[in-house]
Amino acid sequence: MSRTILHVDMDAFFAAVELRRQPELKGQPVVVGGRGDPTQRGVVSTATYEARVHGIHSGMALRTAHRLCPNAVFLPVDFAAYRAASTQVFTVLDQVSPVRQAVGLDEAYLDISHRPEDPLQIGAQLKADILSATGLVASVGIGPNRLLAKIASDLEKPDGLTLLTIADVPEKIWPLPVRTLHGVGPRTAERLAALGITHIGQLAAADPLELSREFSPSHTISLQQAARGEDDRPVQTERVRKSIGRERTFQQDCRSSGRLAHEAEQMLKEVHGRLCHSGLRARTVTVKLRYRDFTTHTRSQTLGQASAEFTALASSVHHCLFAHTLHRAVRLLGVQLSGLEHAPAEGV
DNA sequence: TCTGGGGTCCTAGGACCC
DNA sequence: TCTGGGGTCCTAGGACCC
Repeated sequence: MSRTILHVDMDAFFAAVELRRQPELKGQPVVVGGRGDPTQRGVVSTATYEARVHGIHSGMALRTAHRLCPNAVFLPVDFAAYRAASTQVFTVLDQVSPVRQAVGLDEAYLDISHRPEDPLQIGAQLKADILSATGLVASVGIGPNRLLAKIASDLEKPDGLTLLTIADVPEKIWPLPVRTLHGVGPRTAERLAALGITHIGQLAAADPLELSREFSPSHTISLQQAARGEDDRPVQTERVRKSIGRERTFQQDCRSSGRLAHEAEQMLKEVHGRLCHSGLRARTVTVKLRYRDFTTHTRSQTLGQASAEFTALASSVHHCLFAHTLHRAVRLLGVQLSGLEHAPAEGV
């Protein structure tokens, strides 16, 4: 049973939405992130390609981005606007295939195995339809699985349209750095480099016994499957939410346990609102603290039964918060609810 | 004053039960 | 006196993704 998977990835999505409403910024380096103030704590969400040539990329501190390109235009993140634009894009995607998996606001996988047309034709038409419906540019990758479709969409960004087959893997995928593989982050790349593996071809050719000295058996297998371009994950049309949370980095590290308790309660109020709105209950409460040195600690408490009662959840939040040793300045505070279940229907 | 905020998945040890 | 496994739940932490 062979599949054809199409991966759509909007180019510099947040920045593109900003340029759509402020066309006079076109051609300038634009950085979207945080509150749009490069003197404050915050990171780059998206930068235009004009900003990227200065070395700016997502995840970078706004201050660093500002240092690299002082002339860049810094804009605050406006999720409501990006959500609205995302809805426009997904409306177009829905016409291509009902088997669709959203990844964040600006990416999606579509299973187009059932469509008889030339996949490249479908991709070209989709890009044109997205542009005419939204004014936004997408890159499209097509492959026999999600892994290769995703890599393909990245190969000719921006405005790319690329098809990869399994036969292309040795020539087109093996020369790429291991970081290209979805699931290989900075830490795994570092551990691979320590084994002399920097490129995907080397990972594919590596001795599994050698690899399993550094990685767990299942991790070893999945890494080498990815390196061979193999992936059998289906396009998942619906996913069940596993947790709801809120976290916040203080502009200045917080040293007051009273303030932490107050902030934690405010966060819980918001999270509790979302919990109730979704008709859910939570069984586990987690409080996360990050310190100045970026060490992060979590404390959790699991209730006897799932609850949507604010007072019960709040008492767990307090319990978790004070199980932490509060003697250091806190950089980030987080409150998370997990073990979610649907609240029983009324009258039962 | 490098490093946000929303998540998912995996691992691993200890408790507890059969 | 010595010594099982398997399964599940809870907790903490790590890696990764957009």
